[in-house]
Amino acid sequence: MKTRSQTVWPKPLRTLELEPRPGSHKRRPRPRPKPAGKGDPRAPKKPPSAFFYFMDDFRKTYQQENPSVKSLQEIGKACGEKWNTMAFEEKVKYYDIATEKRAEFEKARIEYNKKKESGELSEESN
DNA sequence: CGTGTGATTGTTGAT
DNA sequence: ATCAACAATCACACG
Repeated sequence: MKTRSQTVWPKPLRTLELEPRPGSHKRRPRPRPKPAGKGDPRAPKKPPSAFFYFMDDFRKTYQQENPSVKSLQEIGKACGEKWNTMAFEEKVKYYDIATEKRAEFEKARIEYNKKKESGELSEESN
């Protein structure tokens, strides 16, 4: 019997209270090569973070109160701002979801790693 | 018709 | 340990 409430971590995450990294300001050189059509059967995608789960719920509420909003950049900022102002307890709820998601993803990652060693070392033979 | 971009933060993977 | 890139949300605009 595992209660999610016990998942209340002493600290949200290492990154949450982590001080601004010294000497590292640029955190987004993002050339986004979107592989349209390239599907990797391996390489399990990263599970949505707690922030995204929150955004999913927040987005719906936001559009209800702001149907005129196009959604995305404005919501993104709104979410981010709200997220930072959110109480830790409220965030834990979403963190908890992400925690379970990570566990599942972790297994997928191990299996992916295993398969890669199994005989997929040379993925360039096709 | 199809895809890339726009900002948000968290999370994971690799060096 | 620390960087770096990617994860979804929608709507529009360009080729």
